Amino acid sequence: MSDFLSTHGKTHSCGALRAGDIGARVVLTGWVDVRRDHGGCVFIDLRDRDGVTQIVFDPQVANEAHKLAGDLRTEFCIGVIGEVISRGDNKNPKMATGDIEVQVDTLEVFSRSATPPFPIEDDIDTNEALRLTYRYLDLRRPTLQRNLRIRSQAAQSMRSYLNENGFFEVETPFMVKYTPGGARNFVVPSRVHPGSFYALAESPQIYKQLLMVAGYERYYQIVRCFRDEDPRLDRQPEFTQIDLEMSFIDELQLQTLMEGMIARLWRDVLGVAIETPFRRMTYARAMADYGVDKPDLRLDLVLSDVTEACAKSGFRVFEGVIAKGGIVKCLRVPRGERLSRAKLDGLTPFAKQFGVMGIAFARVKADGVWQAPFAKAFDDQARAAVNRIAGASEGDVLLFCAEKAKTANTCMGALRLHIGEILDMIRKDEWQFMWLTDPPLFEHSDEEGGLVSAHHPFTSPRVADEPLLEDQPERVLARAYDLVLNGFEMGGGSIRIHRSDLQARVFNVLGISDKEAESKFGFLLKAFQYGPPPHGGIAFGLDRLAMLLAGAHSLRDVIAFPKTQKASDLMSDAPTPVDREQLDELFIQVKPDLPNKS
RNA sequence: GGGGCGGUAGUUAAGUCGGUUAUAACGCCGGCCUGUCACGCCGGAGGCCGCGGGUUCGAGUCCCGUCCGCCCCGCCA
Repeated sequence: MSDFLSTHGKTHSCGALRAGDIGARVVLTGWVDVRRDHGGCVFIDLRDRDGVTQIVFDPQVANEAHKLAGDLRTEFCIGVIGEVISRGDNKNPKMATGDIEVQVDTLEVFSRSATPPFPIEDDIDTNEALRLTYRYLDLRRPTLQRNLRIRSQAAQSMRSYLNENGFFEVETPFMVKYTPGGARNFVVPSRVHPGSFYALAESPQIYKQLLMVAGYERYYQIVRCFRDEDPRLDRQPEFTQIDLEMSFIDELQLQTLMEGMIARLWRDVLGVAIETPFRRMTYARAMADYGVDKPDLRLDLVLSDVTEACAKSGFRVFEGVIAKGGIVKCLRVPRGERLSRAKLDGLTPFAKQFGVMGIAFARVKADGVWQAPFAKAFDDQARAAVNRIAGASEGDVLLFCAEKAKTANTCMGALRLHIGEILDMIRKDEWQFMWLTDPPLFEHSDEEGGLVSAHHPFTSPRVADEPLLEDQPERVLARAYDLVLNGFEMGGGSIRIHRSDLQARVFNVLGISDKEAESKFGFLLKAFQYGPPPHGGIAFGLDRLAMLLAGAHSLRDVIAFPKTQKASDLMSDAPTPVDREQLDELFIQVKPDLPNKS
């Protein structure tokens, strides 16, 4: 290899050259995207992270370079020197650089490439597993390069905003004390302390609160968090948060500041003006109208609870569910003729994945009469009541789900989106931000039987609800809030408890004894004996923000090296067993009856 | 832990009721071609049908198991 790069520095990116550059002598570097060899001229589309430029090898201009160019293949990494010339009558309006081409006289092949296992182009329908195995090739695709650029811009935008608003960035430990409860932790064995483990932080929660105690007042961190739960389309075992905490604020002040950050983010990255303040919606309202705590407001369909109206409807299926404490949820779909019988029948398999028996449906005819398999069994007055609650009128289709409240809400919330999708009712061009407020402080746990924190045990109850803590804890609402965008939870946070008497009462409700509290969070409680300020915070999912900003459909499309749904890395093959010697050093024994890993 | 879908050439897919030599497109290799940009033309190579068992005279196809990927439920304080 010659000293090509030392002699000739790269002058332009492959997306830069325009008609105004004609006549310039340029040096380009990049990868061979496409080769078109005409026997005479050889055309190469040269690609780098900024775009594609056509370069041409003309034997009459540079015979040596032309001969070399005949051996070029897809994904060879090359550098070229040549003159920018006009394409004359052969302009390509589809390319940003389509007015010009570079007539090459010197070609340097930096490295050859094996034939890639899949084409490096957008909109290819390639097996996800193959793409992840060759992630570095997948990352060459323009869309992924654009996505990661957006992600970088997003982080930059938020950093700037927070810096300008008096926050400063502090790093907190990844290797932290193991505290069971909440998300499963990844654990890290300690060699120095055999038999003991660190946990990888699921969030910097406790540390950022300690920074408030320490008087730092406004902290932020763009930080990796780890949770050993099953990944999803919008969930990865390691993910990145914009984590922040503030002292001497209330929820409105914090939310207002965050709205500024988000509006700035959308302006910086997309050039889009976002209206503030954002809409507020209580948790109770969201669950009632949308069945989820992250409603997608780009879709106008709403659910209604028709349990009471159905309780004495004469329809045994509904009555039976209600008698067992279940609810009946109804979705009204206007212009129901769009839902053919075939489409309606298709809803049942969709619904079954949520563990429901099925979806009942009724077409609303003149005078509110129903056309439905169960119409005869349904009391007239009950039907009128359902129609009124759901706001039904002639031409609508009503969809019903009778189940336990949680199941019915999950199913109908998803069904609402599904209907919106198949009837193309979701306004895809909108950014529907909202704050979800006033969630319950506690929820029932099936596993532990009693109450657990809905958020985390340091979340403050609403002041007005404090008297209910001991007697009606399930009615206590939290000073917590989620930022929701287009049906995704973008972030969540709360005002924290800073009074130890209140903290003790919350632990008491949770059934956490003094001893247990001491062993789990003793260092935080001790810190709170030394003048903790009132404080609160929030954390945003950078991956999810980037996903929506980029218009990507999966978190994997905005993470450079993501993991699969089984949390493995197909490229490196992690996780893998480790050497016997290392395990011995850690005093760890692997159970002999592990399922085989091929 | 559970449900659904998928795995056939390098890639994306087709493969009927179980039946002869497993198709196609793109890619790849060779040749030709003075302006292409989805270049074109001619020729060629390429297969453990995910893996293991079973049924059968015969399995890509049917059955059981298993691995991997995707989507979802549970889970995600």
